[in-house]
Amino acid sequence: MSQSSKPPQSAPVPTSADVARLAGVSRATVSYVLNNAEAVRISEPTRRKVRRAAEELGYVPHAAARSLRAGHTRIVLLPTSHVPIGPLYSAFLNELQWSLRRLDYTVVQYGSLGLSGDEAARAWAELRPVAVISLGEITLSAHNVATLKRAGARAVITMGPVGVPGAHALVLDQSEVGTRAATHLVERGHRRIGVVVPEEEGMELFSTPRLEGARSVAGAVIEPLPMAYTEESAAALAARWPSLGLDAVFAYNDEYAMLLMRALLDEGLRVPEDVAVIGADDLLIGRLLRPRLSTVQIELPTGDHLAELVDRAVREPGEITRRHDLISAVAIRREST
Amino acid sequence: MSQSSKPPQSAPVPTSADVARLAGVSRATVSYVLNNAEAVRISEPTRRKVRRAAEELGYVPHAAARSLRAGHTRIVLLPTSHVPIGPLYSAFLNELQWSLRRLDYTVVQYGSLGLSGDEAARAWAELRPVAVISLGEITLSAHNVATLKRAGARAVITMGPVGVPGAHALVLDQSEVGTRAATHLVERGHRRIGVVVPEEEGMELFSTPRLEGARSVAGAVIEPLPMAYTEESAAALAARWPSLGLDAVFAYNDEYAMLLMRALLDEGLRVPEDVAVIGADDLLIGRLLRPRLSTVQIELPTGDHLAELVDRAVREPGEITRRHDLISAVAIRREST
DNA sequence: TTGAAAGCGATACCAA
DNA sequence: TTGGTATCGCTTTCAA
Repeated sequence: MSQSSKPPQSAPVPTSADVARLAGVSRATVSYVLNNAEAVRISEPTRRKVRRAAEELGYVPHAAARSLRAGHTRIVLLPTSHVPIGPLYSAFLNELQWSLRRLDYTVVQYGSLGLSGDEAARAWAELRPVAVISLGEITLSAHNVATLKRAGARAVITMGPVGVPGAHALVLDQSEVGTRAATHLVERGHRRIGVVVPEEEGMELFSTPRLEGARSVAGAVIEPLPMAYTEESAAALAARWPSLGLDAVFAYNDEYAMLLMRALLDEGLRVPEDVAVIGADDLLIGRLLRPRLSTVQIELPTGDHLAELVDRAVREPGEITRRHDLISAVAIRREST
Repeated sequence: MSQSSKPPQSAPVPTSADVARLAGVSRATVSYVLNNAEAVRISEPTRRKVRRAAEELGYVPHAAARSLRAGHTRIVLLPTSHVPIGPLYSAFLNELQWSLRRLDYTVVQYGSLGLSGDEAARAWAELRPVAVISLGEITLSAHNVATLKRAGARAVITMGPVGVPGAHALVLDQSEVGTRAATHLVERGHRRIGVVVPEEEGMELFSTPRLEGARSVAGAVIEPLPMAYTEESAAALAARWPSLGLDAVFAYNDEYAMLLMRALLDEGLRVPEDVAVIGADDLLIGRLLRPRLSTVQIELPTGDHLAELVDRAVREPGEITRRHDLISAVAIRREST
């Protein structure tokens, strides 16, 4: 919301004053009618006049003016992710938005591509959101959280492997995913386990804890395997597979798993006899390949749940900095392990 | 941005007046310094004082106040889609956002799930965006476009099979995709062609023109096939396949194509001998199945291109209601046809 | 039941 | 070079 340049209004935007003039009443009355003010009684004829005038002019209130006057907004800011999001996460986001709107919040997704934590926090703070839900798209520092709080944010919710001081943390511990995957593989007799680490930027926030989670499993020897989401990269990795001496792989998620499994099969390796493959996120497409892909299924919190948490944080003055464990992960065996 | 409730500020948010007080100057001077006003010369010591004070208080300007004063915003409103978006579209959106930010616009994605066209247009108009880019998430009427324009939107860009009066139309003609797919199949000797129509809500905007495009191809007999994005639905469709008497299918996109092809193979049918399968969107996963999936590749406009179009529409008073054909589609043969 | 007017925060004109 | 001040659109207290 910067200004600088000078696009002049072609036709002036109708204001409440215009409505008042047309209806032959005062601006106060217009406000009362249009906001269904309970505290004050307006005669039915007047109400109708005002509504008709507003209709006729196509009047729409100015959100900025309103929130300036009110001293606060009902904006919940949701940073947009920069990477394609799967159906799972997408459904969660939809539910969250829907629930928040039901609670009378305005959900604004703010694209923060290419912004640092500092820049992003400032840009967000300018909008004076009442809450910010940062699901890992940007890494927020304690200082950033402070900036947002100082700008009136009553809840700053972060989701990630580690809580940020001052923020309401939802410890969605991705390491649990890695732990489940590695445990599953170890239980099935595998020891030397590769863990795919996406080379794409911006995925460290998920890939690092998943790797660490796998590392934490006793009895497993973990080998990180950088790989990009391209057929070439997968083929290259598959080509040097025999030299790696691994008997299983946790491939970050189902998409990378499918890519790698395809390349391994094309290389003449047998799955799961020569190498067991497990993904994560339980995508539908994982069931379409043969052998069917084993996976780690993640239970996201319901959007409703998170929305209510936000709402509570907004209205309660007392800080609820409790940590909520909202993830549960479970390995599902299909045919690739 | 509604208000109603009453969350009282715990600590008051610092304003430019606070900065002025701390720096021992007037608010005007603060504004000049912080906005690097060219028209006015401020001494270096004063500048430093002001900057230090702003820093110390953690001052962040209030976007609402600023745009109220300015009489316009630099907000570009981008309705959020309600369905999971593929990597293709996701990359396009990222590029668009990035390009718009480079042009100094604030990109706000607005979730409009469950809102009618009228409700959505009103809600958007309250934010007084300078431009709206509706890529088909919500069907806008001419009246809705008028509402937005009256609220100061200088560009309303719609993308869909048909232009909306008053809006800048980007005729991204999805029917071309259907045409290419059916043509490809006909050229390879198929006549009786099924066209998968997703049962999921909100996809009509794409699925209908794709179906119609296929229908327009001479020499093809088209059979619409409703199907949901589940294994069960695909299996049910595959089970009654022999009774349909079809020798090819255009499966809406690669994801539905993969699902259906898997089910057809499991049913004992041979692809492409018994039935040819073609998808659309050229997703990477389409190459992982065997046989490899033929597809229709779509060229989306670059985000940069669209961003510049928006920028031009915003600064030019004259309406550019030219229609821009921004799609090109081409069939790619792999192994499934 | 309705109206007049103050004030939210930032900017830019006009004076000093 | 800096400061005072009117203004943007809206809500709400206080009076009438």
